[in-house]
Amino acid sequence: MNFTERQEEIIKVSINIIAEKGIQSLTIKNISKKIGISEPAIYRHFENKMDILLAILSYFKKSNSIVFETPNLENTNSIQQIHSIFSNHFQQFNKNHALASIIFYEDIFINDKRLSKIVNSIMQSNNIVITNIIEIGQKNKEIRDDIPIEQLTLIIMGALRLIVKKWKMENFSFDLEKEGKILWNSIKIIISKK
Amino acid sequence: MNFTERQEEIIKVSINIIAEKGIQSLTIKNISKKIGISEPAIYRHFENKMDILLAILSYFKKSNSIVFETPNLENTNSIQQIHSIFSNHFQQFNKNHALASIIFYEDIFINDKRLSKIVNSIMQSNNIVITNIIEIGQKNKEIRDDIPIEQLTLIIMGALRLIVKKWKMENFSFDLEKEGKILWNSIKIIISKK
Amino acid sequence: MNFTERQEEIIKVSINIIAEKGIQSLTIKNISKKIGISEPAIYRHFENKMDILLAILSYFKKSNSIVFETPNLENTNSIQQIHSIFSNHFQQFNKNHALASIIFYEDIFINDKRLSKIVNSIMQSNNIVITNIIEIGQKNKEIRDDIPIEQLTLIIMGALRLIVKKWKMENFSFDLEKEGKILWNSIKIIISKK
Amino acid sequence: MNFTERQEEIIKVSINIIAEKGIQSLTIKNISKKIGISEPAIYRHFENKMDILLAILSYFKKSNSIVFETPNLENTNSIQQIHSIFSNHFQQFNKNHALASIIFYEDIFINDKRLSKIVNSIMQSNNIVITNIIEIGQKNKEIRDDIPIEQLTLIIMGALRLIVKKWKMENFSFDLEKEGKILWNSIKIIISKK
DNA sequence: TATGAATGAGCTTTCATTCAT
DNA sequence: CATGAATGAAAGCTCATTCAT
Repeated sequence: MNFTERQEEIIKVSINIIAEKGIQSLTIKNISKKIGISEPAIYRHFENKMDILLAILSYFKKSNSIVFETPNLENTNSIQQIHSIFSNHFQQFNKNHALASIIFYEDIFINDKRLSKIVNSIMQSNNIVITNIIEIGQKNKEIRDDIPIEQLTLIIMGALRLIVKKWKMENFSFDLEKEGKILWNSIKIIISKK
Repeated sequence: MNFTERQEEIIKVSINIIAEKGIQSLTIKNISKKIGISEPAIYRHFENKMDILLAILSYFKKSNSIVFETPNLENTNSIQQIHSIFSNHFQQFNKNHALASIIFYEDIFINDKRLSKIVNSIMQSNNIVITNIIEIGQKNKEIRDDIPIEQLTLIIMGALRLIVKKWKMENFSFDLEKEGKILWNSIKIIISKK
Repeated sequence: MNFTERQEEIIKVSINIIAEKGIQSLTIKNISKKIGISEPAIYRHFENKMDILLAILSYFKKSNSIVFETPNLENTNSIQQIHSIFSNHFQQFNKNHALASIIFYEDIFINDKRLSKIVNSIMQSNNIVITNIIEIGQKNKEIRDDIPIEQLTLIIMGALRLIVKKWKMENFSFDLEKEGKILWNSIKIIISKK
Repeated sequence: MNFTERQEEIIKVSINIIAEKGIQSLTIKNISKKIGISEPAIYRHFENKMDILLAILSYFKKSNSIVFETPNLENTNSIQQIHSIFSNHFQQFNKNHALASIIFYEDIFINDKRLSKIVNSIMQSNNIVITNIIEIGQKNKEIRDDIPIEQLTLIIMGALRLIVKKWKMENFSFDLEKEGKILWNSIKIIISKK
């Protein structure tokens, strides 16, 4: 899980390629061209293409855990915790547009069972984090309890994902953190207990 | 826009391939193998692969308009109209799992500008439909107006998209129409004016 | 087991390449170059390189059975039968130098278990044919019985193989059928019962 | 001709690789992996791959001369001399299975003229040794003279080679020295003058 | 309307080899 | 004496597409 500098470079370049042109463009040639080395040179750093894809997923996992497992989660209330997840996402994506472009496009990895399994597990663990926060929030009377936990999770994550997708489709032309704040305010109103 | 029988077969088979194995597996060979004809035979029905992709998008457009432009929209109130869009979606997807698998995966068409333009336009027009309904709903005091139209649209569409994605990732193992109804009830509570 | 014209052409060209330059030179490029078609064209006729190698072996098997299972075997005595195997070999090889060059070089196929298994089975079945003839010959008092069957088989086949190898190493410069006859006369003297 | 320890290691490992998986598997990578050093390290000891192959052949030459030029040859009679060549072979091969596997597979070196020339010369010089012994043996009335020298040589060497090949193809599962003795007894009976 | 045969371009990967360290 | 990083060339194979039939 600890990558060398070159390996990280390959991972980042690969994510960029997928973000810009789709996985169909993720070829060893394109990766090596973008880095400025020869194709065989890639194989000094990854045994094969599958290993590059696995490395991308492990990179996702890491960047995902940064967002979902922020250290201050325990000290705050549920609403604040979800807020923190929201704004962490937007901060991360603002720093790394390519990541934003593909992190929710799990279907990129559909053509291999090994890959899609990892993708599924990431998605599920995220779900559990949000679900747990909401559950506590409902018990603490912070979050409305007339709507089931699962539905609230779906609504929150669905909106988060869709705004990121729009941002990408509009070529990152709006300020994600600003628009994200507006979205959060709406979500907060909706989920808060009156 | 009017496809022959063979053309429709090719489109459907193509959607199935993408749904099951990703676009990387959408090759002329795979299409022809699944249909049971030779590769050159495909070229009797579509000039080239791009035309197949365009046909898939036009198929999306059609199936999309069925969902978004149901004739009875005008006679009902805003909440009912959105409900109708919801349940139409789920009905359509239940009939056609492959369609459900890829219709929201706009990134499939990212590697070509012509394709991604069409995808964008479909997405935008859907947005406008929902936005218009909500606007009227707010004016009619059916839909809460403490939350901006755009945010409500985002929340509704985000939840709809995410439940379909989950359904697919869980191999269509739950009853989408039933779960969709539960989701809708939650959405209705959230967006309705008190 | 029934090959098309092109398939047979590929098999023969492949045998030639191996005979002239060794298996290391048996590349799809070399095959296609020698035939005068493009590399991908080869794949219309054989799924992959392994299938070409398997086809070569099946060609060996056929040409082997011509030699070992000549129809007139049953009507003659043991010495005549072995003679017939000898001269059939030399006739075949004279017609097809490339075949002579590689048919006894079982090690060509060493790097794959599937291939080496077939090679082994061919070799064993040949052994059995000779062994059976000798056994009958000993019973009929045609062939000397002071030397065990297995040793006689070894001596006969070893000499046959070695003369073919020499012929090849000397670039087919001597008359195999003539030299073969001389060898046979010596073998006959050696194995015949006094 | 005098190799360093590392060079000898490379030669032996190379012979092992060829014996086990064929020349196609004799790559610098495989050699270095089996020794446990890096690929460039090989080039510290041999200028290039060809030099490794030449070294293998010179190793063959040496092990060949041990067998064919045993010091005691001159003191004994012809039959004993051939016997000595026989049993020396089997002893050597019993010590070194890999050597047994490839020493008679001259075709390994077919793809390069320089190599195949050396192979030819080794083979020829062996032939001459046997031929000379037989010639003397015939003059001394030890060896039968109703069969030409060349044919006797062919029969002796052919049997020797074939039993080694069989031993290898049966995964060294029988006792070569024991079976070799049986074969020798038969050969002795056959070639001895009555 | 369909196919068998073919192809140029491109894919992932491996090869022998080099070079700076 | 050894290695990590690199490379041009070539391996086996697949791609979309064409063409004669």
